[in-house]
Amino acid sequence: MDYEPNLVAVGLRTSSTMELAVIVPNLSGFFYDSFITVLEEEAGKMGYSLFILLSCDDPETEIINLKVCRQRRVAGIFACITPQTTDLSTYQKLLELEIPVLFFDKVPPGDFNKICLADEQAAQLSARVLLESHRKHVLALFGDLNLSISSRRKHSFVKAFGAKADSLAIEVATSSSEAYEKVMAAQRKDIKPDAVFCMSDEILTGAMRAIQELRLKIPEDIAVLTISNGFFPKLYYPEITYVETSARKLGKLAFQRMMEYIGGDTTNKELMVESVMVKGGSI
Amino acid sequence: MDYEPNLVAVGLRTSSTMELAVIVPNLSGFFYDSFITVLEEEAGKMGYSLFILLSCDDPETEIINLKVCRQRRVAGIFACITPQTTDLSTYQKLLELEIPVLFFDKVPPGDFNKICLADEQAAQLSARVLLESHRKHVLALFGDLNLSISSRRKHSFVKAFGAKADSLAIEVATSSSEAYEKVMAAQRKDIKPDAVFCMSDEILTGAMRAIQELRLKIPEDIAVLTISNGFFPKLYYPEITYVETSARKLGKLAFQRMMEYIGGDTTNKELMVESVMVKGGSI
DNA sequence: ATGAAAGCGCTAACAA
DNA sequence: TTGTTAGCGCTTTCAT
Repeated sequence: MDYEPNLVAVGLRTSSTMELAVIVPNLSGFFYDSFITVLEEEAGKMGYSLFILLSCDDPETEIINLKVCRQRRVAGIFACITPQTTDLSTYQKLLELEIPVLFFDKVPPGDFNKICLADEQAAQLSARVLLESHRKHVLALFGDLNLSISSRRKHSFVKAFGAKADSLAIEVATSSSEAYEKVMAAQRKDIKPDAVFCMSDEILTGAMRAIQELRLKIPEDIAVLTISNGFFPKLYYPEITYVETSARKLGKLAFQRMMEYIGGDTTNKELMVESVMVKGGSI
Repeated sequence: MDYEPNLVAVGLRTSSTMELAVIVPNLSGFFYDSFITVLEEEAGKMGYSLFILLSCDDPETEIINLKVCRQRRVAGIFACITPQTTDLSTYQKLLELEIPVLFFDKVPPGDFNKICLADEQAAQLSARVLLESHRKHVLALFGDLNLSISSRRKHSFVKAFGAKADSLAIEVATSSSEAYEKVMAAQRKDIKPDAVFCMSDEILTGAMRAIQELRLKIPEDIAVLTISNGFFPKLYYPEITYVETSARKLGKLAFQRMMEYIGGDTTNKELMVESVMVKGGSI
């Protein structure tokens, strides 16, 4: 016939819904879309379906999303916390109810299961690439230093420059347009940078708008290096050299860890995704 | 206490899961991500949760996704069909089972509920903008003409050019890199285009890579106009003028229609989202 | 081996 | 009003 099992009934009976939830701040192109794509692909193969919940970087929405997860008795939660998340009691509660929570990308301090990008290593690798290019005046742009991702990257980056740190001008840009402004401002100074380092795609897009507007030649007038998921660097000519922080790898690892956890290994682990350099023509 | 209702049990009892599914080809195009973002926001407000299913433009995956929807007894499906989808019987079956199916963006022919972008109007508006710019040689790039979206846009575009169609060079580019090639090729010819029209973001990114490589000045050497959701045009300097096909508006309308349908209005309607021109500095 | 029955947590219908 | 009960569609246990 054309009978199809009712998974709602199965879920009730077996108290296993085969549904996973992912909480992300947004979907808009920089990173989480890739992460979720992998999750959905892997989940589908294993018979799981994926709920998507947006926090919009708002802790209240985050709490509401967690409530939904609980009411729906999801089999597991992939959570990226908001920058303002300090109260982890809702997450604790979920864990007590034996709903697996796997933090990824933006993770809280403390003893939890976490899957992160190797920020220190990515920043260090970036610094090394810049040092080897022998540029004299490097403008380095970092995001909001209140975010641990930014401060960690900056710290490792500066440290890796070591004695050559005097060739470095550090600036903070919390948005694409701020990055644009910083690059424009730097070009109005006496000593103009001959290299710019962007710690994220968002910053890269702003910096590149300025570079296009100033009609600077890459890499002759200015070298460009960024940390990226890999999409934006390919939009420009020449393609921008980047240190890859792969959302896909992060997703693969997160899903794998979730399966392990559901399979019984509920110890807390902190996993990292290492970065590699992808050569373009910008440095 | 801290009792939370079990929505799985509720779903079984009331045969209303309060779960919606959305089937999209991908998340990484700066279009479906916006669409889904709106859907999730609206769904959350109404107590619905959203499953995300990726078809990867593969009809077989599409069928599997529909099976999942059926087994999970979802309350409704937002579906963007693949270019190769011809067999609609699975969708028909779902409708017979009284699971609402709302087609959006890429929709099949026939009597269904559909929410579309006003392709004809967008193409017409684009043509008008180009005509008013009085450019002599317009290179117009369209996607795969097997897709109705491409053929409809092309047809309306050419029609709107009317007698001035001799100033038009039409090319097809089925990918970003093909668009790049077409622009490079056009510049090697005797008569070089002084304007380029891109029917989508994907084509724009390819065309812009060529323009950057050739170091053409926008709009002096070459004018640029695109049809877009609005993200990519802002990456360049000057910002690219575009005819907006808004994924957010599409999402809002789709969700609203879904609620109407679930509320009892199951007649088949075909709704359109009109486009507006957003002025950048590229034409 | 095959079949009957209990029950997952809820809601809706009915009885008191 | 409040309380009881049947049953949504399955899985699992227990009896045949």
